[in-house]
This record gives sequence, C-alpha cells and structure tokens, in this order.
Amino acid sequence: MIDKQHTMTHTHIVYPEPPFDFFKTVGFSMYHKRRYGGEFFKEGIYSRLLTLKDNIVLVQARSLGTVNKPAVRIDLAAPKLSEEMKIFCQCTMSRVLGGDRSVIPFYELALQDKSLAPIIRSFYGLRIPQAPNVFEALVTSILGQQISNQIAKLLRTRLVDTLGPSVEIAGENYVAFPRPQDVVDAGFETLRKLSLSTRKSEYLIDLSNRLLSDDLQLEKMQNLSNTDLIQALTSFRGIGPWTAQWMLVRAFGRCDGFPFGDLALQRFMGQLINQGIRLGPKEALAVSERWIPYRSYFTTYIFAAGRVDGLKQ
DNA sequence: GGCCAGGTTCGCT
DNA sequence: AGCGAACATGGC
Repeated sequence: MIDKQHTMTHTHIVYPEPPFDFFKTVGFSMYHKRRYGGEFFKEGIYSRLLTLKDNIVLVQARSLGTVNKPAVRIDLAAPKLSEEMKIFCQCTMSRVLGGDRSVIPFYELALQDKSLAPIIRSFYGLRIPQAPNVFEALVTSILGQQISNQIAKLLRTRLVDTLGPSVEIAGENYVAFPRPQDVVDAGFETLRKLSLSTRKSEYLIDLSNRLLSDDLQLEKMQNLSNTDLIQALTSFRGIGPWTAQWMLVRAFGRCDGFPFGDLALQRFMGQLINQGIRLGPKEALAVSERWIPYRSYFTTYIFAAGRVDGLKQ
C-alpha cells in the first residue's frame, strides 16, 4: 500500500474514549464521498496529506475496534519522518477525527431533550471532526460563504487540485490542502480563474499574506476566551459572525460554538422544533440556550441528521 | 423559467 | 441605517 523503498513509515494505534464511531465521523467530515477536498476514503482507510512547513506526510487511519471499544491505527509515510513530525501528525489526526473531545457530557444533556434524543441514538458515537489547522478551516469557510453547499464543494476541490502540493504513493495520487504560500504564489488571477469571486480571492490572498508575515498568528488565539476569539476573528476582513462561530466548532475545538446565522442550521432547527418553518437567527440563538455549553455538538449532530433526509428519523 | 441555496463587505443612497 | 451586488450550479 505504501512504497516502503522510498519512504519512512511509522505506525501507532490510538484508543479514543468511547463512544467513537470512526465511520460516522469520517463520513460526516467527507459528506460520505470517496474524495472531499484533500480528504480521501477508500476501502475503510481515511487518507490525508498533512503539511508542516516544507514537510509533507501521508497519514492513513483505519478502525480496528468498535464504537464502544474503539481503536484506530494510524500509518505515517514520508520521505523523511522526524520525531517532531510524528508527534505533530498524531496530535493533528486526533483532532481531525474528533478523538480529543468527549461526547458523554453532551449526551447527558441531550438525552433529556425529547426532540434531540432520536438524533443522538441515530448518530451515536459521531464526534466533531476538525480541520487539521486553522488556515484550512478559514479558507473552507470563506469559500462556503453565501453560496450553496454544492458550489462550495466545487470551489474547494478546484482550489485543492490546482494549488495543493501533491504526491504519488503506490500508484495513488494524493493532494494536500494548499498552504498560505501556495495561495500567495498562485495569485489573484489564478483564483479568479477558479471561479472564486473578486472578494473571496482578495480575502484568501490577504489572509495568506498575513499568516506568512507573522502579522496574524492564528494558533496563538487558542488561549483566548470564546468572546475574545470571536472578536479577534471578526476583526479580519472576510470573517463575519457566521465564519467565526464555525471556527469555534471546526478549528478551535470549542464545545459551545453556534453558527446561528447559518441558513441550513436555521432550517434544520425549524424542522426539529417549529413545524418545519425556518427559525430566524435570533430565535435560533434563543432556543439554543438550552444546549449551552455543548452547542458545537448540537450543531454537528443536527447537521448530520439534516443532511441525511431533512430531519426524518 | 425563476428563485433560492450552509455570508460578508463595500459603496451607494 | 438600509439596500444591492458579487462567484456557479442544481433542485424544486
């Protein structure tokens, strides 16, 4: 599977806290597709290229256990694999698979809620999959602003295919999510040619330049409170309340993010508790108070349910 | 065929 | 402060 002659490899097994459903979590992350952006899923193996500076590592994860006795085998392969990279990949994959945040406190709260209990049972073991880094999460969210989910996917795949570093391993081609430098190198015209709007192209290049010049140090924001984090994120051009809330959920590992401005979220909540009539942002926010401080989980679970078939259980 | 889909900024009134 | 335009495609 991996060409061992030209690569260094490393294997380890992680044991997430149960319940952990590998397939539901990966499926949710990838919309149950074989390929989604820089994520690949084939024959039970979830693959991704992770980048740190100039290093590129192929990471492959597969389930060895069950939902209640979870075990995940992680295989790394790269031309050169330092201890630093091994640790980086291990930490990153743990977040990507949502293994670092327990669902149990959320279940205790949600199972008391009659409207939510069936969804919890249907998606038992689903965790919150996170982007490997804040940059990828931000770019993905900016691409998804305003336009339909389908178009967002199209733009994302085009961006990854065109700008992302790629490697071929054992006859299989893998593409990594573009790094800030890749976006800057591509330039405005290239982004426009991918059908990104003038605004989105500007946002992405601006964001990448700030990251490269150390003007903006996203990972340092980890220490901020939710309120301060929202404040910090929305002070940048192209990041509004919707994007900032999704960052809490998808990038910063916060348990109580709630993108109340999201049209799909409002629709799903309307189906859940308002006879199918979409809630307004203020109503959604008011209703959500009963799920504090676990609204990132609520958001993930209601999207999982809503994507399948409305909210029909 | 028209309208709406997983927002946000900016430049007009 | 309040409004409309901007990226493309598919489903109803």
